[in-house]
Amino acid sequence: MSPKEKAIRKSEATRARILEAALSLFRKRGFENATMRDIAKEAGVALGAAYYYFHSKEALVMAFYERTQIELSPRLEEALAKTHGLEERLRAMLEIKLAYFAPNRKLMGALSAHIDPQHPLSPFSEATRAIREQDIQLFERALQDSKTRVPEDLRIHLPRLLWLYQMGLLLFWIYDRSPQQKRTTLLFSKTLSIVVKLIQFSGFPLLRPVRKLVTDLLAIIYGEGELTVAEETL
Amino acid sequence: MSPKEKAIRKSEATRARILEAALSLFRKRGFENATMRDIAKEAGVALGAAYYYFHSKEALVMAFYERTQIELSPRLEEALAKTHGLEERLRAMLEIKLAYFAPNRKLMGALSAHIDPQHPLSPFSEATRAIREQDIQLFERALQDSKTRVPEDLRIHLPRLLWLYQMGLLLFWIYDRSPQQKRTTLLFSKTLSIVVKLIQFSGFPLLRPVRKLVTDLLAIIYGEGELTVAEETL
DNA sequence: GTCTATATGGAGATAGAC
DNA sequence: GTCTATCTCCATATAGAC
Repeated sequence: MSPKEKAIRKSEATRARILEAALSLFRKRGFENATMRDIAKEAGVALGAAYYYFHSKEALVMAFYERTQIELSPRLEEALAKTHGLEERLRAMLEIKLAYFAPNRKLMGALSAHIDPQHPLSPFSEATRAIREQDIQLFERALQDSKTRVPEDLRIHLPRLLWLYQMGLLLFWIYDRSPQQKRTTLLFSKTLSIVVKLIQFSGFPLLRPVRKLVTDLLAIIYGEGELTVAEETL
Repeated sequence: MSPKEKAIRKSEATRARILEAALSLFRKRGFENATMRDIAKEAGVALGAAYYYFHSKEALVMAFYERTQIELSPRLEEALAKTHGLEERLRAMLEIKLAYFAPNRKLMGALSAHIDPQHPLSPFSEATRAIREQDIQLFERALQDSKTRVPEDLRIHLPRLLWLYQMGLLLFWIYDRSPQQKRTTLLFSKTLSIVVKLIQFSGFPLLRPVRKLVTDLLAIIYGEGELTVAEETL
């Protein structure tokens, strides 16, 4: 190993140590109450060193997001490979995520404070777009290979809708103070079967107006750029 | 006027001036970026004086909440007296609120960061309970005198549901970057008629399972204290 | 009771030596 | 790449004048 490679190794180890210390403290005290000083001390480096690796406290959170994505991806892929029905798949996906996030629930509480799509740390922000899109794609795959038939007009939006459903559940879970977050489990089991049934029945001609409503609402909520004339005069 | 009364008058004026300055700065820069120093300076008092009247920065926000309630109440009462149909009433109520909050949209953006029901400033917190309950009561009144028939099992929950619907719309409005928040207007007009229709049809025997579902979900979400055995083994 | 002036302690961040 | 020393800014506290 060249000296240069050795240096890279060392710096990566330091970086990892700092991130680890930060996450440990975030978990224990939440984001706001963990100071950069504490983090540096916990990692055994000087304050300046922590800032050398992570330009800001927020950067630590972004690193956490990215690591989450990297660690979760293979587990979710595996779950998709092993399961087939839509309901079974969605359940597996959410169970994996909840299990993974469980030790970080306190941290996520601090993060979910950022609902504002303008805020970089928000799950709806531009900065987290890549992560979000990748996550939505997993829902698309969950739909694709499952035998569930979905009408064209709804299919485009469904992955995003399922992602929103997931985010709602996660938000509820974060603030669920019942023992072992039992309430979330209940809410999930009660809603999941309904969500799946709704999707399965969505092709029925009778439900066409409902589909129309959903796609209209999504156009209003997500529609980017200008509003159409028709919408403006509504 | 006795000297004592005069003193009270003066202190109230100072208090009002500080609150006014705070709100003005909150509006301009948002909650986080307005400092107590700025507020004191804007009000023409020393920093200590600001803390004499408001024990903390948060106390200023609570005062804003309370003032909002006091100023909005009569306008909402008046709207209820003038209108009759449920749809008409809900529209009037929300229009009044949106118009009232419009100048404070930026401030509300900073505040809506507090979703955590444990956080005092959260609209779901214990500290804001009185305000929230009063607001929910207005929805109850909107339902009561309107001729809309609502089945027993749903009636208990409906005011709270409508309040949640309102909060959802407000949250969307806060982050709605379309010109004049046109998207919110659209979303409101599109959803309101559906909400009202759903309520009107809720008595149909066919919709009984849907009602059951809604009340079950609310029990999970709002249920306080222990979960029942039935729920735990579900 | 009302208010000014000043102090405290801690935060995020950075410059520049090593 | 890493550290020490230091900066700036803030919410909040307090002592004591009026």
